[in-house]
Amino acid sequence: MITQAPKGTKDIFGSEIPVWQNIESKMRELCKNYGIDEIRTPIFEHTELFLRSVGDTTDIVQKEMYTFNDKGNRSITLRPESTAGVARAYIEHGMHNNAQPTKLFYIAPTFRYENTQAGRQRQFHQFGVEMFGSYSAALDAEAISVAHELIKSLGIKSVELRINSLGNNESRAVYNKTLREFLGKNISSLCPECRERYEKNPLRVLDCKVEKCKTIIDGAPSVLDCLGEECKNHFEMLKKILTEMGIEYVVDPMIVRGLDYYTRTVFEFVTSTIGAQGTVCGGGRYDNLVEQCGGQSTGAVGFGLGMERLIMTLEAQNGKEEFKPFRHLYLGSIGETGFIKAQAITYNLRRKGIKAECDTVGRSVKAQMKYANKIGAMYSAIIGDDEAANNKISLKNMETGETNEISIDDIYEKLLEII
RNA sequence: GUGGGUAUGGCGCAGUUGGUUAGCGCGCCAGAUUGUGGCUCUGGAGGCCGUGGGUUCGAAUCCCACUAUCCACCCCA
Repeated sequence: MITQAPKGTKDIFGSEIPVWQNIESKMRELCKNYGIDEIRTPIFEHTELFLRSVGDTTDIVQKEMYTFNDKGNRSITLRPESTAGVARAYIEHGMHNNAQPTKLFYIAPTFRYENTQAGRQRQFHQFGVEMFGSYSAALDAEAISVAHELIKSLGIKSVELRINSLGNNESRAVYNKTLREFLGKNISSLCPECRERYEKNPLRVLDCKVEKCKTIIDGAPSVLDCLGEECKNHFEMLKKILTEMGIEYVVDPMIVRGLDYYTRTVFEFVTSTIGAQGTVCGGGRYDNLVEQCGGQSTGAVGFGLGMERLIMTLEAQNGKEEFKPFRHLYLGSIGETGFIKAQAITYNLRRKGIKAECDTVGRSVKAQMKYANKIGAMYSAIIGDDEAANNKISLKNMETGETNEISIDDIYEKLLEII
C-alpha cells in the first residue's frame, strides 16, 4: 500500500526525464519569442475561485475536484485547471497596470478526481498560456499559433485544429433559446442526462454520445447561425488571420468545452492516435472571467495543453526517443591512495564543469570497468600507487579501446578537448 | 459513478485436468590466477504467486469480496 503511488498518479523518472525536459525547454524557448512570461501559481486555491470561474454546474466542479478543509477550516481545492489561478493572480497583482496585453505561461501539475484510462490520470501536467488585455481576434490567433507552432516544431503530424465560436452573452442567450425550442420538440427522445442538460445548459446536449441524442443533434441549429454581428465579425477575423498565417483549421460547431467561462472562440487540437482521450490541447476566449473573479472587464484568451497526451501523441508517431548520456569520464582506482585521489580529482573535474564518475563502492578494477561501460562513459582511467607516484594515468577511449598516457595535472585540459 | 480484460522476483513472461523445496529470459552482484569494460562460461542474491476470506487432505492454479492496473462510457488535458 505505502509502496504504491496513489491511483491515477505516476512517477516520472529515468528515461522519461529527458523527454520531458526536451519538450519543456522547447516550450520555454517558444514562449520567449512570443513575449510570454512564466508564472507559477499555487497548486491549491480557495474552492470558491473554481466555483465562480469554472462554473458550478460543470462536471469538473461537481464531481472531479480534490476539495478539503485545511486546519484553519478554509475550503481548499487542488487546482483542476490553471486559468482560474492565473486570472486571480492577474487581478491580485494589478497586472492590468502593466503594458497590455499581459501574456503568461505555466507548466503545472493539475488534479482531477476521475477514473483513469488511456491519456487520463488524476494528477497530470498542463502547459498553458493565458493572454489578458485585448478583445481582438488577433489575440485568439496568437494563442492558437503558440500551440500550433509547439506541436508542429515537435514534428507531430496527426493533430488537427478545430475551432468554433460560442458567441458572447447576447449571442449565447439567443442560441440557448433557439436550441431549447428545437430540443423541446424532441425532449421525450433525449437521454435522461440530456433532459437535465436541457434545463441547465442546453449547449452540453450537443456533446452527448448517446445514439438517440446524436441523431436528434444532427438536425440541431448551429451556434454559428445565432451569432450576433460583432461575434460573427470576430470569428471571421480569426479565420482570416489563421489562414494568412498558414495555420490549417476545421470549423466544428459541435465543440462546446466543459468549462463555463468560455465566450466566443473555442478551439481544440485533436488526435486519434492515443485512444479515446484525443484532445491534446483545448482553449478559448474568456472575456467574462476576470470580471467574474472581481477584476475589471478584461478580454482574455488561453489554452491548456496536456503534457502526457502530447508525449503520447509524439511517441505514437515516432516511438520512444533515445537520448544518449553525456560524454564523460570514469575514473577508477585501486588501493587506498588511488581511491582517495580519485575522489578528489573527480570532485575537481566536476567543479570545472566536466561530467565525471569514480568508484564509491570499493569494487574490483574489473567491476569498475564494467560499471564504466554500463553508464556509457566515453573515457576511463585507473589510478593506483604507480600512477599516483608518477603523476600519470592512461586515458582509455571506451569505444576504440585506444589508450593515451597523460599527466594527471593535464587531465582537465585534455578532457576539455575531447569530451 | 458504470462496464469488460488483467494481477507470479526490478522488467518481460511460463506455470499443464489443484499435488512435494514456484521456473525461464533480461537486469543486478560476484568469479573465470593476482590492476581494466563490451562476447562467452560459472555461481549468487531477490517472490508469503495483488490483499482478505472460502472450498479441499492439499491452491499460483477453483469460488467470493476488496484493491490496483489496462481499456471503454461519462467528461476533459
